[in-house]
Formats: sequence, C-alpha cells, structure tokens
Amino acid sequence: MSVPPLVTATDMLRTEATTGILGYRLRRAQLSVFQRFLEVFEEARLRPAEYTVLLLIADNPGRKQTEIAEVLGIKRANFVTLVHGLEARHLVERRAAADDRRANALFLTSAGGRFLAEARARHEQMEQQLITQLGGEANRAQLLALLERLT
Amino acid sequence: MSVPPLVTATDMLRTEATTGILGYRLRRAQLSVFQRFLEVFEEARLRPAEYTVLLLIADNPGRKQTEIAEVLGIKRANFVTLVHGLEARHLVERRAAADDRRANALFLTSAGGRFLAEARARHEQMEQQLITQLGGEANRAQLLALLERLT
DNA sequence: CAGCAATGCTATGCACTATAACAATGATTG
DNA sequence: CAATCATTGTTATAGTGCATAGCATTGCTG
Repeated sequence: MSVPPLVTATDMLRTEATTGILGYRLRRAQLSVFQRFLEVFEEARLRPAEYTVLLLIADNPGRKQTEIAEVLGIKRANFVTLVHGLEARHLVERRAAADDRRANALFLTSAGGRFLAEARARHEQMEQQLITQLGGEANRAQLLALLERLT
Repeated sequence: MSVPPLVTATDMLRTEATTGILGYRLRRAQLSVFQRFLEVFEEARLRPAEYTVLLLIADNPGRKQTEIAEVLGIKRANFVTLVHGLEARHLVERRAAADDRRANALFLTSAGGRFLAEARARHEQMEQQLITQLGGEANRAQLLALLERLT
C-alpha cells in the first residue's frame, strides 16, 4: 500500500487563522479590486476616489464641495486638492454658489461629461469581470447587501 | 387625496451611482471594520497588521521574516519596522536561523503568547458583533467565500 | 451690531506603501 | 576551488492617503 507523504511542503505556512478575521479578508479583497482599477484606469490617470467624485457631481450638479466630500467620507481639507486636480484637467468646474458666496458649486464640464462616459464604459467592463469572478450577478448583489450591513 | 411632497429633502444627494461600484463598497466596509478594530485595540496598542503577524507567528513558529511578510502581502522592507516594534515590546523574538545565517527566525515570547491570547478573546467578541451585524454566521461564511473569489 | 458657525483653503504630521541600494550570506556554475 | 549570482535583512527615501489645526471670508442668529 502507498503511504501519503509524511510532511506537507515545508514552505507552506498555516494561514487558517487569517480566515477568522473578516477585516483581513475585506482588506485583501479591496486591495485586489483597487489594484485592478488602477491598472484599467492608468492611462486615463483616474483614481478610484476621483471616479466616485465625477459620478457624484454628474448626478448632483451644482452641489457644494463640502456636500460631495461628506457623502464620500472625504475630509474637506483633502477634497480641495482632489477637486483642484480635476479642475486643472478641465473635467470639473467650480462656480461661486449663487446663494452662498463662500461655497463652490461643482459642475462637470462638457469634456468632463465625455470623459466620465468613457470611464463608465470601461468600469462597466471591469465590473462585469468581477461578476464573473463572483459567479454571477446574484452573488454580486448578495455581496453588496452584506457589505452594506457592515458600513 | 393627499399628495406626496413635491420635492425630496434638498440636502439629499443622489448616491445610487456608487452602488454600482463594488470597489467603493468594499472600501467603505473595510474602513468601517478597521475603524472598530482600532477602537477595540486602542488601549492594547495593536494594529490590524500586527495582529495578523502575531497570529501567523503563533501558527508558524521559527519561520523567516520574509516568509511571514510575503504571506501577508507586506514588503520585506516595511516588515522590518513592524517586527522591530513587536520585538521592542517583548512580544516577538528574532533568533538567527540555524540553517541560514542571513535569516531571522521568528518566535512568540511567552509574554507574546499571553498577549495574543487576550487579543484573540477580544477579537472574537468583535467578530461576534460583526456576525450579528451580518445577520448570522451563515452570512459571514457567505461573505468570506465571496471575498475569497475577489482575491 | 456682536458673536458664532460654516466654507474653502493652507500647512503639517502620521501611517502605510513602494523602490533602490547595501552588506552578509548562501547557492550555482564553470 | 573560484567567480558569479541570488537571497535576507536592513536603511534610506519618496509617494500617497488621511487627520488636525488654523485662517479669511461669508453667512447666520440673538
């Protein structure tokens, strides 16, 4: 009769303990997804945070910086640089708010609209790949629902 | 007949677009879970990465720095500082590896073992809260399985 | 009007991450 | 064996994300 190997591969580490840590798995998965995003949007020079900002401005034109930033969980101070970068690329426009001269109302420029449309298309492809990876749209919906409960 | 309000709350932003971004939801959930971890382990002065390092050393005593670091996705260079901190707190011990004088074999000290046991207990409570939040252990298992597919 | 709050902004520090280079040691090859 | 190359731990350094403090301008409230 044949015997199984007496030792498993000596270079194999025991990692079962990490499966008990939801935060660890969340982090690894998030890094993995972000990494792919960075690769897909490298030539477009678009970062994850910038993409969400463009999306939010598109759906909420004319809103103040602070409002957009707060929804995304970005501090006012850090949002300044982010928006400034998008403005320098002529994707976003800052207009003084009519009702509050302290505030900047944010708008997408026409170039910003076209840029976002293109980005949306690319991102859609990426999201489709993730759905495939997850084993179907139902699994993605399930995952989103579970993530929602954690936030 | 009563009429629904003509306008929704003016301070409400449309955020549906972000639900189409798996990476965004992953990030928010991860930040939320990490935030709680930092609160729970603030007095113990234990960071998420440090916790996983201790766990891995406990389950794989005598392994080289590079091996532990690689499994956790930490660069060798950055791992040096991390281990050094744990060593300074007398939780981890570096011994010259017998078979390779370049390498450091990592071990938990007895104090490190006690510290980890306490940390494990606290973390178990935290994980239980997360399970409650997710609506049961089955949901947590499902979430872990889905996250696995993304990594 | 006086005092307080909010907005955008600048400056700054901390934590995490990534790369390059190095000495010591090990492995490989001619 | 000697020469060459790879690996390990380490240091130094830079970039990025995120947080806080403070400021001037403007708005709000009593």
